[in-house]
Amino acid sequence: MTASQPPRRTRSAAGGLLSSSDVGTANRARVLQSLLESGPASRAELARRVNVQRATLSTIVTGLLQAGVLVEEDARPHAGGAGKPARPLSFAPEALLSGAVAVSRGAVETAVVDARGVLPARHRDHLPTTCGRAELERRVLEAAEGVFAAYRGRLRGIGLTVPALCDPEAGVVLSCTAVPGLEGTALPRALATRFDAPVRLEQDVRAFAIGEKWFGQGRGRTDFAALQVDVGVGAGVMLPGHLLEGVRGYTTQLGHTCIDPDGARCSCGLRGCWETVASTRWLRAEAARRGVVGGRGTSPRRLGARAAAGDAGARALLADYADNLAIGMANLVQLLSVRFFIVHGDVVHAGEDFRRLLHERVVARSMPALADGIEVLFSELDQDAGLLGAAATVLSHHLGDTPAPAHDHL
Amino acid sequence: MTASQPPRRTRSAAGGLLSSSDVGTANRARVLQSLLESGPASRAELARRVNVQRATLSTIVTGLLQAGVLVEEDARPHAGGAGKPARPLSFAPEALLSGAVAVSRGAVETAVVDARGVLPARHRDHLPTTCGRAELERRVLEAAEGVFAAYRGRLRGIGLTVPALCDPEAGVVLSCTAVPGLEGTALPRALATRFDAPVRLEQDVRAFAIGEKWFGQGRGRTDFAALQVDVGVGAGVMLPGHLLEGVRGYTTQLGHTCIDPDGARCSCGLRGCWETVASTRWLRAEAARRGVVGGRGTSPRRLGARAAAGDAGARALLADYADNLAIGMANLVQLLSVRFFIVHGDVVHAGEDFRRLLHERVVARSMPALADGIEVLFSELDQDAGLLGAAATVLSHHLGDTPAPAHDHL
DNA sequence: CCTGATTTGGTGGACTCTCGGACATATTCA
DNA sequence: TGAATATGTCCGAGAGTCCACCAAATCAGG
Repeated sequence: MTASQPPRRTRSAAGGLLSSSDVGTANRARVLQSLLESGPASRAELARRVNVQRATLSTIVTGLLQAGVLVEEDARPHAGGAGKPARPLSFAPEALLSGAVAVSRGAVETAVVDARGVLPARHRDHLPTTCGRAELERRVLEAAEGVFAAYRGRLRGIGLTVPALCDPEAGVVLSCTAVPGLEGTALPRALATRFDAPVRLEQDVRAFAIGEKWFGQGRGRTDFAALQVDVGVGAGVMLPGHLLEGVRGYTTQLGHTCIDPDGARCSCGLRGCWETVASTRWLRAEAARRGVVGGRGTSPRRLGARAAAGDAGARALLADYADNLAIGMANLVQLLSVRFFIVHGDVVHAGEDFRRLLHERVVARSMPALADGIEVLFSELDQDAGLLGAAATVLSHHLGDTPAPAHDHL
Repeated sequence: MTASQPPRRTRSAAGGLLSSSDVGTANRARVLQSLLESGPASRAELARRVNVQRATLSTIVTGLLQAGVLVEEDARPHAGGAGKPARPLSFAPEALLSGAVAVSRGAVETAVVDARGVLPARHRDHLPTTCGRAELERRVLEAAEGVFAAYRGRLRGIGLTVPALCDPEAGVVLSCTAVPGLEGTALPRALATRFDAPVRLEQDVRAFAIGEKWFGQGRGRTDFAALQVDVGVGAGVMLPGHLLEGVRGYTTQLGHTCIDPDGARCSCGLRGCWETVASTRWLRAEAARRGVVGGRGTSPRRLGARAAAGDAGARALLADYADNLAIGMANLVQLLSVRFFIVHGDVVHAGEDFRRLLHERVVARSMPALADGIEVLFSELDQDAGLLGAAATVLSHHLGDTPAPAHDHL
């Protein structure tokens, strides 16, 4: 590898055979992955982690150093035993920059994110839900302009996340009840041309999952589900080596799986969707029906506080809600043996007691052979979940999730 | 590549980085895959299919010819246009032999299968469901001995399929209500040592899916679900590039996802599992309750016949049953955008009218954005589904499903 | 203060692949 | 008979990893 960084071809993108040069990019990605997941390490340490010769790793690393992606820190004060002191490698500041655009009900957030999860620039704009398509696109592009302008040409890609059923390969939003203006939007293409960077469209819940994997509690973990529990419900499921995806890469719609054939009608047109009993809308409607706490104007936070204070009505309502949530979560256990859940959304404000309750109900609704070791956590990414997720989507696409070839020798 | 077939190393199995030689095995596998999926083809045709230089493909093919896996047919009578006539390549008879052992409720089937889906040897034995573990293993090994003895040393692997929740990586049967003697069985190891071949343990429904992909109606299709509808229900879902699998490769248990929180108790201990209303047990019990046709002794075939003859009771019962089945199937549509279903099991005897009914109900229960183009087929593999599936499991593991590296250049 | 054990990082040659272009071959069409 | 077209092969270049050494830095012990 010369110092002049020859423009690397990307044959594999065409879907053809693997070639020797693809091996290079795949392995470079593996190294960066390890660095992301398990933190800085010396060359020798990295070589052990990814199970490769030190020599090989050395050549990979020198390439990345020259490219300015990694930096070499000073030798550390020597850990234990003898030997030449290791020189840890870590990501350079502002390495692997990616743009993040997270559209949600009522707001657009925009940011630039680097490989360490640092956000050197960010912004948040209000977005009226009644916005038409053209108006919405104008606002989003304007917001992006403000944040991305200073980084033009340095973004490896832009992650655009939306609360919708979409086809990430084609970059098409198929159906979106939360922000109607998004349906059929041309934003992916518009962002790509405006900032000359590849754009990855992704569903919000799936982005949460990817974000948790690189920057949150999913770090170093191969499999877990990220749940969004708010006015809608959904899940992004991370399995060993990849994100769960449907045909053509379609995003999953756990919220609209049927859990009660005679249930209430859902906004999607079907009957008995999990969302009808698991969203915070149900919680509010039910509070009103039962005459609990704030009625329709209540919130998970208020209910949690009242339950903690001993309010029997609030406590009963939350117990029922936990059970409702547990139905869909347990279905993931049965279907995919997922045992680790990271919950996002308004519901995390219901408090620790609710988390324990939820955990208990999920265990109770899971097959005995799979119920051991189930964990339910509330996300700690908080405000940044959406943006980090959007950025991680880009990162994940660059780095791939190395597909361990399962072939035997032939 | 010399004629002496040097023993190829299998580094990638260790989980390390990819190396150039891994590229070789992956590409060889790709070629064989294309041959399996799309039938015989000339070198040039293959090169176009897998998107590679003719020269490269030539070297790959000569290796496979020398190894006796492929054979070169005579030049075909010339299709269209000018040019040197192509010489099609196809699998040699008895190429890529694998052993198949399918244990089901009441029977063990054993066979040897080649790459074309031909079964040069097969056998079927009765297997009492009350069998203890030791007795069961003895019977299965004996059956295998009879069929595999003549092929010792020529089997690339043995596929063992069971109606159970299992961990294919570890080769462990975790939970099995249909054939209790299987739980915790040592059969995988026993078969491996006895016949000196790697053994792949797999859940029956997932094997159905793989079998359909290589040898049945799933041929050339990237995504579909194979359903088993019998005294139990389940599904194996094939997605682009891989079979749906849970954490650690655990098999999926669609039959035990909850579709009615207040439903009947299931054999697994939970409540409202899909299986409680979708298995033919429900059909029989409900027939008895309603006093339809043969009551508890009825069958899908008899019900279908009576419905076709105009029996209103049979017709109503089948309609309800179709709707019950549709709930779980539509959940797969919502969750994974699966649109193509291949149904196995006793229910296929209910007839064409029932198939149409089922299709209609699945469409009705699917999200509008995903309901287009849904198809429901009855499997045509029939008697061979189990054995071909078991064999295809081995094949699939050898050939992998080439993981198209999604990385961009780095 | 020197020596050996130990660990880190670098170098050069061998090996395994695919790629790209040039070349021989076989068949059809004018 | 000759041009056009398509198939199959040969050979050198390029990319990457592996392996076996070698140099550098640190620590323990005499």
